[in-house]
Amino acid sequence: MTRTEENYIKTIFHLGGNQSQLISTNAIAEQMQTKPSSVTDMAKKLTEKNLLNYIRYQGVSLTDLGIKTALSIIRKHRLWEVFLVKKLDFTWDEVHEVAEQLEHIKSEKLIDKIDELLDFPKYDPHGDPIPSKNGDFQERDKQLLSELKTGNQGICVGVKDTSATFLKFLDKNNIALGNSIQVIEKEDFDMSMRVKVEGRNLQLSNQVSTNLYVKVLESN
Amino acid sequence: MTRTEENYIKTIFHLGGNQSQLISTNAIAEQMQTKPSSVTDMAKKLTEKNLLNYIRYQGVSLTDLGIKTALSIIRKHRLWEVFLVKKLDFTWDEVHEVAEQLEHIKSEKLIDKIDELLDFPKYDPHGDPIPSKNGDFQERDKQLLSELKTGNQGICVGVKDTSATFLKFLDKNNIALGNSIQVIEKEDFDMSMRVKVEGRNLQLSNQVSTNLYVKVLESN
DNA sequence: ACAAATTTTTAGATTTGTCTAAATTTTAAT
DNA sequence: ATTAAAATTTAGACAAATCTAAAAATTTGT
Ligand SMILES: [Mn+2]
Ligand SMILES: [Mn+2]
Ligand SMILES: [Mn+2]
Ligand SMILES: [Mn+2]
Repeated sequence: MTRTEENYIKTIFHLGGNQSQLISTNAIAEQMQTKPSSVTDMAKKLTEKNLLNYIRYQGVSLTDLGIKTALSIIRKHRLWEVFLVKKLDFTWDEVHEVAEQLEHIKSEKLIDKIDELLDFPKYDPHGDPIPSKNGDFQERDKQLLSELKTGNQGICVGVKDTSATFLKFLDKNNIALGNSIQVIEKEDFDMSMRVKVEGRNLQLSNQVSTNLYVKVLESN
Repeated sequence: MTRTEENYIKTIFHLGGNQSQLISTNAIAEQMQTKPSSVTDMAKKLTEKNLLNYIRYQGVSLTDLGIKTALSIIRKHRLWEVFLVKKLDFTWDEVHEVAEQLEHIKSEKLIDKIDELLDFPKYDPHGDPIPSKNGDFQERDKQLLSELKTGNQGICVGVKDTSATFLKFLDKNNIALGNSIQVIEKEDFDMSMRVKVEGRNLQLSNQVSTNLYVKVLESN
């Protein structure tokens, strides 16, 4: 598999192509910063290789082999992200770009050894689950902060927006994964909320609360 | 720079293109498992990019920029090899293939952090020197074992042949870099020699002694 | 139901790196 | 100094991945 092919497979997976749901060439083209006509060409090629199901004018979905392939690439990506943060002191906003390259290194032994070195982590620095060697993984029980009711308490467990700007914003406000968070008050006017993060009071906009995942603690 | 361009530059360096000596397109083609006509095309392109000096029908040499580029790639290659051996328990015959891929990862921060994690190693697992961040490196004072006189004593410091078969042969005979070695007797007939490695007696063929580098200990 | 808007595909061209076969230049041999 | 052999370059073609512009199919609005 070429690097380009791998990137197509990964993108289709992230767009939901595993749920046997059809993904449009337009959606793929937008995500990959390319043109729909290029996607059509690649769709045919990957169908030929039994990685995609492709119905003309309808879209594509991943075959079982395609899903397996996607999970393998995602596993590598997320393990490398953990490695960069835990072993090389990268910050969580720096790792994605480098992991985009490292995920294409072809060596089963390499990634298994990295996994072992990291003591088989379950989640990457952004809270996303890491597929195991055989491809299974459990999505964490989580909700967007914006969905919590006043008074609810939880733990920050992930981010939806993984852009460097958002991650740096969280850093600046001392919000990190693992932190406790409680909703003090919700403002109807702009959907902002006042919260307590590890005891500190903060006012968070709707744009923040709709991009931060929380695991709610059952309060009684 | 593309991965292919980087591989050309690296190959030309290894063929001696730094000594302002001209390297033939044939030699490059053989080394890279490609055709001389392909090399000619690439030579023109890399000359355009100011990485090579190219004289038609004569050959190519590296410019200063080309040498700088080559050293940067070699630095990455060798650091990754050390990483694989020291941190992930790869054997020295397994690392080259993976390092061929890892050397093309583009991130200055990544390789500098790997360097730091390894505590700034001076040599790779095969005894080859690792260029520093600014490109300078000292070739070690070494000789081929075959050049030693009877009675001479030394330390194994490197290999000329880095093929997996040779490296595994050395493993099987418990010869490792850092081991002491003394020439007991040289056989005129087939140029083989009897040696003592860390106290053990071994008979080594000429093919072995012409591929093992030794640092001679001044014996008085 | 049918025209208009949108989406998707096809056709043909481009870039990168490669190849084969033919032409050119250099080197070696007499 | 010619000629033969070897090395090197040129010309033309090809596969991969991409693009633009035009054609075809689908979806939407009334
Ligand atoms: Mn990422
Ligand atoms: Mn991530
Ligand atoms: Mn190597
Ligand atoms: Mn090496």
